[in-house]
Amino acid sequence: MGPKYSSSRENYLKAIFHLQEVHGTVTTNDVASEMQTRPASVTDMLKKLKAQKLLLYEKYKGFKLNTEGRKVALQIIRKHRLWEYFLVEKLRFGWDEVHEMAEELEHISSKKLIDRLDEFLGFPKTDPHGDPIPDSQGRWTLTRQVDLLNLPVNQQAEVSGIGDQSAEILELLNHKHIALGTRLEVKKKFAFDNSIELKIKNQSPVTISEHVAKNVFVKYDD
Amino acid sequence: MGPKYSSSRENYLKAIFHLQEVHGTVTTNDVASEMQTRPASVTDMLKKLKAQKLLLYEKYKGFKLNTEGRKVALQIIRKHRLWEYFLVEKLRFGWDEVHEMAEELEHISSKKLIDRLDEFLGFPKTDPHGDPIPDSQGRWTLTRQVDLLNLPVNQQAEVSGIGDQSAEILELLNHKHIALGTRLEVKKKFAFDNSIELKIKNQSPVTISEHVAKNVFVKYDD
DNA sequence: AATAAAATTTAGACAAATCTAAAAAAATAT
DNA sequence: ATATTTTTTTAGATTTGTCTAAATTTTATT
Ligand SMILES: [Mn+2]
Ligand SMILES: [Mn+2]
Ligand SMILES: [Mn+2]
Ligand SMILES: [Mn+2]
Repeated sequence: MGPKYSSSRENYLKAIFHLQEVHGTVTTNDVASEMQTRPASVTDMLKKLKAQKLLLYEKYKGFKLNTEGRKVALQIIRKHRLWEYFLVEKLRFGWDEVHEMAEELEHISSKKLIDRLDEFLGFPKTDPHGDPIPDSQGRWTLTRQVDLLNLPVNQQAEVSGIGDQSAEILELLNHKHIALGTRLEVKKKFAFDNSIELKIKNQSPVTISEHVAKNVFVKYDD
Repeated sequence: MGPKYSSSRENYLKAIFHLQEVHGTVTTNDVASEMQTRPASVTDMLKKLKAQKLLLYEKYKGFKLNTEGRKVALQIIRKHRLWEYFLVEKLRFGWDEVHEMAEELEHISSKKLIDRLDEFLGFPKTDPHGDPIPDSQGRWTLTRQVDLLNLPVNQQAEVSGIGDQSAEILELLNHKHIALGTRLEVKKKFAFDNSIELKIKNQSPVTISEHVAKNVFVKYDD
């Protein structure tokens, strides 16, 4: 048994899925620029995806995935993110160098393989970029993990991980009463040095440097 | 950067490599039957591989890979076998269920990825079927494998690979306590039906048919 | 050596995915 | 409401990999 859909079709499904998350409906030009291809090529593919009953599409109106299309897209996203997690956590790649490799690995067809990989990795909830990983049934927890530099101001969040595990950073965090599970929010970001002012309930505000902020990961529901 | 060669070209290179290991040169029909395709398709591909300077080929004479072609083929074989090792050792698949998945994974292009995987796996020397894994430079340990029909009588040897990987032969070998790594020697060869009597240390002698003997490969120092 | 059989290649077709250039439709500006 | 611009689709080509059927070359047999 080969793959059900070609890599190309899978890439289109994924791109359309991401675009329709933002606006409800998607346009030909959106997809063309997202995928670095030509509008005419997108139209060609739209017809094929519609014929395969993955897409709601009427020409000149916009389009979006139907239930089946979303289901397929979510499985590809699941594969992409699990492979990224594998590359970072097991093969020690940097989070900034795994995307291209995952772009290929996401097209490996075996569902059993990806479920075993998920298990091997300990069922991670988010990929190395903090994006949620859908589970085997295509459901996902709407919790995003980001470092403190990328946490929106005034967004309540919970500390879920520390990047650098050195004694030095742990001493510093301990002193500022920041630990796993601590609930906090960012009150201010200073452009001058990218330092950040935090508020923890029942405490006076504390300031941390960019270097520290980059190493504190938090999760929040959106 | 995408892959240098298409999956299809890579599959041809691999098939030609394996076939030329046996006879020095390869024929169109050999490749067609090995790859379950048509002789005409093979000829089409031969022209492309020749144009890409991976193949020594003159029409109606046979053909074989040149140095560059062998180099590329070895890298694909390396990937195939490392992924098989990963699937068995890390994801706990059976050795009889990994081939199809590796057939896809071998086309993932990143060399850095496969070298990191190699390291992660502890630089294994053989895949789950006992076949050698070429190293990063495409070298492999030259363990000359012979099948049991060709193992000299009274020569101690170690089981290093199984040719046919059907569930049926594996069941039979399992019952006779023959597995990868088993040390054994041939005590007698019967000319009547080419059956063979084997001795495994601390066990009573066992007899296997010609058909089985042809599919059990061993290595030995001479 | 001539003929038959087998292997290999060529010719011509097709599907998938892409492109350019032109046409058609929709959106925007006057 | 018209005219202009932008977006989208169509028409026709190209590349890659595959196929069937026919032609050609090689090999084996009489
Ligand atoms: Mn992809
Ligand atoms: Mn990611
Ligand atoms: Mn393959
Ligand atoms: Mn193998």
